[in-house]
Order: sequence, then C-alpha cells, then structure tokens
Amino acid sequence: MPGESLTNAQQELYDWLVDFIEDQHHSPSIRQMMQAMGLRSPAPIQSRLRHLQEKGWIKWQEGQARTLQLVEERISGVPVLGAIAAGGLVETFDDVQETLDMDSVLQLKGLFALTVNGDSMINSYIADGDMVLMEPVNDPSRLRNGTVVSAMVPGLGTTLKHFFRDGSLVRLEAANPDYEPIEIDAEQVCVQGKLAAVWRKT
Amino acid sequence: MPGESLTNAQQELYDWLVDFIEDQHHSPSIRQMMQAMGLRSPAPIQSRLRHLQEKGWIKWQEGQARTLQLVEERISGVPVLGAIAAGGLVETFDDVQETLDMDSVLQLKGLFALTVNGDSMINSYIADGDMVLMEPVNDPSRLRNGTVVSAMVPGLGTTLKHFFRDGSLVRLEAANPDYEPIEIDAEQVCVQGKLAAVWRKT
DNA sequence: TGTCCTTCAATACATATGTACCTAAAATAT
DNA sequence: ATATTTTAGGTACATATGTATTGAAGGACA
Repeated sequence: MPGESLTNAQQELYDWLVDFIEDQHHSPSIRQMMQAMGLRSPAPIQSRLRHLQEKGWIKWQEGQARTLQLVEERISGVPVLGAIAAGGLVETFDDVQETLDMDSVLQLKGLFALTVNGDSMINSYIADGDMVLMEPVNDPSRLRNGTVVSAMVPGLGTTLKHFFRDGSLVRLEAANPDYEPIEIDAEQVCVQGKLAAVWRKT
Repeated sequence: MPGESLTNAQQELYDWLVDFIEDQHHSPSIRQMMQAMGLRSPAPIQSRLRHLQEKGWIKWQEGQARTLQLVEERISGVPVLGAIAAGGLVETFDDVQETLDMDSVLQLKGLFALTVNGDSMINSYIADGDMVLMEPVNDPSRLRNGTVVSAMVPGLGTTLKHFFRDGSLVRLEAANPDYEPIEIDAEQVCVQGKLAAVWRKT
C-alpha cells in the first residue's frame, strides 16, 4: 500500500530525488544517486529504490535509463477558502474572512489560504500578515521532512510549522528560536495542508 | 521565442516528443524516437535533434541518457520579465522567461513579475528565488517613501530596493545591512514598478 | 543544371547504466 | 539473546544509449 513509512536512508534518498527532479526535470541515474548519497557502490541505491517502489513512492521502466518518476500524491481537495492561521500558539481554523483573488487556477488543486499571525516562521521568510496558500494533504505519511505544514495539535490548535518525522513521532519546528519544537505522536497530529506558496499583498 | 521555424521532419519529431514527454513524464531515448518515426537508423534523429537544439526548442545533457527537455516558452499569465538583483549588481531585464499561472485578476493591473536574486531584501522577508509581482509606476514622484520598487540605475542595472525621496535626490535602500544605500539624482533613476505582492513557490 | 542543406541508411564504438550476485556490517525486530 | 531486515562494499556483465563517420538520396532554390 502506498504510504508505508520509510527508513532514514530511504527517506534521505527520496528527499534528494524530489529535489533533483524538481530542478533538473529528469531522473538521475543510479550512479548519480550513489554519489549524492556519498556511497561507493550502486547496490545500496538499488536496495533503497526497490523498497521505495514496493512502498509505492516511486516507479520506473525496467531496464531503461533515467525513467524514474515519483508517484504523485493524488489530491482530491475540498476547496475551503478559509482564513486564520497560527502563529505559534492556539488558533482557530474556521471562518472565511475574505476571498483570495486568484481562484481559477489555484482552486483546481483544492488549495486554500490562511493568513499568518505572528512571527514563528519568520526565519523562513513567512511574516506576520502574509497569506499562505496550502495544498491539502491526504497522506501525511509521505510528507518530506522540512515541509511547511499547517497542522492541528490537540491542546494547541492549528499551527504553521516545519514538519519532521522521527520514527513514530512527529516534530513540528517553528522557524524562530523563540519557539520550542513540538514533539508528538504521529497519531495525535492532523496535518491539514502543506505550503504551496506565500502570498504577500502590500 | 525559440522562434526559428522547423522543417516537416523536425516538426514531426518535436510534436511526438511533446506527446511522449507529456504522458511518460520522461524523455525517450534516441532509438525510441527512431522507431516512432519509422526509421531504421539513429542518424536522422541525431540530425533532427541537433537542429531542434540549435533553433532553441529542446536541450539535453550531453552524454547522459534520456535527459532531453523541451524549452518551454509561452503560457498565459503574468509575464516574468527576468531576474532582478536584489544585491544591487547588474542584471538582465528583457525577455519573458516564464509565466506565472495566475491570469485573471492580476493581468488587469498590468502587473509583471520578477524573480529575485540575492538576499539584499531579506529583512523585508523577500528571499532569494522569490517571485515579486510589480505594478507599473507611471509617476515616480508620487511614490511613498519606503515603497519597495524595482528601479534601473545607470551602471548598476535593475535592482529591488526601498525607495526614499530626499529633495532632488533618490535614495535606494536594501533591507540588509550588508548593502550600502544608493543615492542618486532623481533624473538618473528609472523606477519601473512597485511591489504588489511576493510570491514564493515551494 | 548544379549547389547546399536536410534526410536517411548502415555501421561502429565507447561508455553510461540498470541489474545481478556475493559477502559482511549495522540496524531492527522478536 | 537470536532472527530478520536493511544497508553497505565490491565486482561483474549485458545492453541501453549517445555519438561519430561515411555515403547516398531527395528537396529547395538560384
């Protein structure tokens, strides 16, 4: 089943693959992966790739070079154009305050928007008053480490943080040293969306 | 525009490439192209590819398998006019490189977009790689002090700065202590646009 | 007509590349 | 503890693949 969790080595490779494909627009070769991972033999990469494939994260054409592709997370979004966001503390997550003037294209992906209160993400250049466009997350288990997400934490409300997986735990980190990371069991967290873009009207 | 026109054979290959890449999500190999074109030798494909590349329609990594990509051009949306140096150095500012997918509303105002290079505006939370949407400025004399503008300074190129008027002088300030303000006669500066929004794709 | 460019064929070649096999250490689970 | 899985190193191999070369045929055009 797609979405099975990954080991550290697998996650590391996957994250790198996403980056590489994002800016090269084509798949790397196994030996490129090998070098990027600092390995001296292709076998470990083969192993990781096999596991990533078995777990449904990637696929490729056997025997054909550089045909690896990411298995995209399929999004079937319910467009909720809500506003209100999380600084670092408790926040609500309901009312529609205004409508972003960019419907057409964006709504196709089921994006929704949040206004950011507070400066907990300031070191990631997300400032108070910014509008963040979020893409719904259906399968939190395949989020990449470091992704900016909006997540609901029991007792804390909804908050905007960097997402890290650590075994069965989830760590939510602000981009501001004044805020302590939150560590919590993955089952306890509801990740609502991941950052698609930052929008700042001036 | 890649512009230069294609021969029939070149066009036929290009069209097929577009289709193939669209549904396979990776580049075909030369021999796959060969078969698809009904040829029995790779040489004609090599020739067509070379021409397509010279005319600016495709590109690839030499020696690496299946690294061909289409050189994208025209979409609809806000024209991205180029990269702007936040650093204060020389930059280009000419052809449309890509377009932002946000048609409707934005184009009404004649907005245009720039990608930001460098970190000179970092304290205003405009980061390297961000896309800034600019609204054309017709009358620079009515700009408010502190407005973020893109301005062309003789000898420095186009740059993104906070705008301040000081008598007959104009002062352009970065949002980063590492950069010195620029003071210059108002007549010498061409303010092209003022910041309308910051857009950060992630 | 004849010149130039494109296209095609056929072949050759070096290497980029996926894959297989074996062993061992390390991590994880039981 | 033991068993299982994952990761790593090393090596080997078949072939997928980009590229070079040579020659000839077709088309466009003056």
